[in-house]
Amino acid sequence: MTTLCPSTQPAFVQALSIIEGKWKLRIIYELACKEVLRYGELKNNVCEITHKMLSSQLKELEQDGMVIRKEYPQVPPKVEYSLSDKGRRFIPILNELCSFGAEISM
Amino acid sequence: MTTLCPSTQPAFVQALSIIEGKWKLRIIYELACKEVLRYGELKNNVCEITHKMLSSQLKELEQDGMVIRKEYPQVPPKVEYSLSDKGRRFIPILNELCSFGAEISM
DNA sequence: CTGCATCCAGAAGGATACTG
DNA sequence: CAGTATCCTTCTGGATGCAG
Repeated sequence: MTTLCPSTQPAFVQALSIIEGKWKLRIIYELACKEVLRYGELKNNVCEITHKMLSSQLKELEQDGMVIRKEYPQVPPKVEYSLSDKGRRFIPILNELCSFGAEISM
Repeated sequence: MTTLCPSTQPAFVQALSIIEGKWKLRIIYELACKEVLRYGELKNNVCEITHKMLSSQLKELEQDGMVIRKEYPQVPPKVEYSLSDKGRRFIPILNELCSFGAEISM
């Protein structure tokens, strides 16, 4: 495949709207690797991300239906995040990105 | 495929470093559709992008080896942009993004 | 532990003018 | 036509502190 069909543009823009945001792809990647992660684990795994960005980006991903937030009524609180079905449909893109990254590193 | 191998992270981060920037994916997408575009055509196709953003993002893509800039010594000037070999290796990712966008629109 | 509120620096973005 | 430069406004992102 060397070109794209221009008619795909609406779908493309739609997809972009979900991953726009500096940290979205990193968060989705981590959840794709580990399936379920607590808030603090995400914070540690996504290096350099700040508190504020993690919570705001997670909230957007949740609103977009990409991520599922499961809260346990405990003290201290425990919240687990995982990819939704929709979020898992994104995994092939992550695989392609990894392949691309590996190719250009050689 | 339901999970990712964590060892892919370096490649993943490498790939992200190239597409970070609000307009990079849009620009690459247009060049993947049309193969060759003049500066003004890109400006028209990537809706909403400003003069300033287009030139700066194109310069970064060129420095990253994703895009080839061909300048014709004419008056008035003519400059054509196209994807490099490296840039064309990115096309599978665009296809996956389009598929994803199409799926979630249904 | 998880998440929100606040303040602030820096980046993004718009408009305009200028050059070869 | 294809940029660069400048000024200004808006908004994103970072640091910190507070709360349940």
